[in-house]
Amino acid sequence: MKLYGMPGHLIRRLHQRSTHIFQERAKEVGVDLTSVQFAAMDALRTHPGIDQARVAALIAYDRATIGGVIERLERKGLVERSVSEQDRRARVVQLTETGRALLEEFTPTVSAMQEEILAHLDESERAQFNALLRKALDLDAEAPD
Amino acid sequence: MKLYGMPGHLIRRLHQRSTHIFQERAKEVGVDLTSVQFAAMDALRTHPGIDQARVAALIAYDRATIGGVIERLERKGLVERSVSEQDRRARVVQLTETGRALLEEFTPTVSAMQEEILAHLDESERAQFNALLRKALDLDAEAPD
DNA sequence: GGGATAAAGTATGTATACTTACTATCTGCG
DNA sequence: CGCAGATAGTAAGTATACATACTTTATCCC
Repeated sequence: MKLYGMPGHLIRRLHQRSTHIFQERAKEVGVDLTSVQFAAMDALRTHPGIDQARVAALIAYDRATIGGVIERLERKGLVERSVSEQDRRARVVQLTETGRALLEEFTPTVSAMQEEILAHLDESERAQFNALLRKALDLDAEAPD
Repeated sequence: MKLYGMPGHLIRRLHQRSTHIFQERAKEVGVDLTSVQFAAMDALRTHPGIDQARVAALIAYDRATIGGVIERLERKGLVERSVSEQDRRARVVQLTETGRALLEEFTPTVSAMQEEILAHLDESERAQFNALLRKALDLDAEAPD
């Protein structure tokens, strides 16, 4: 019995395929972003003015990792950080104009990618797979933020 | 539209859940192995005497990463490396007795884990999800090694 | 049989990921 | 009010991941 043919391992491989496609398409259109950086920026777009902890919660990261992600986005001039006035521990993160523009320009590419990741599935299977993914993660149960 | 609700992102989260469960269960039974290290060892069990490149191919890794994984397994005394006699570039990797014993002891735990990863799905859904995973990765098309 | 080419491995650099520990701050409660 | 516990962030350490470049060794082909 090959254990590397089991769900845990297959999920890893699909994740690998997913990030690989992201890097390739991003490079093609000349965008220097990882999928994680993109997810963080997208969370900032839909939730302006949140702090790092909330970004982490939205995209399911731990605090330590998100710190580095935001730091790299800041270095690229795509986001800005400032100490929250309500809570001096918290750092409020905001997209810069550059960041917003890049995000808007790049979003269609990322949308298109989603189909490519599951290219071996037909449309009905993709829908099914997505529904199962959401259910496996118990997403429809939690607050839709 | 929240892009972090799309397949690419959901796959990442499920992968995260998967590795998290692995770490937790491994710790519970006192086994110091990551899911990747386990996958490598399992590949070595089913394919004795292969070199690093073949391990990488079997579990879909790149050479650079597998080098580190094997190195850590070697440091723990679970595998041994030796220069191949057929090809002096290649390093043949083998499970040690300790490694084989640990693998055998730990395998049932890993098997049980697979269900837990998809705990929110019922049995029929899990089967369906698995089939879609395999299809998305085009696994049944390639040689089953 | 010797050079072009390819393959195995390592090294380096960057980017996740997560744990634990530490600092700074905030909040709740007596 | 005052402090115990919780929270935001950073730091340090380990382990993936992958690209690129470099070394060593095989192989292919003329």
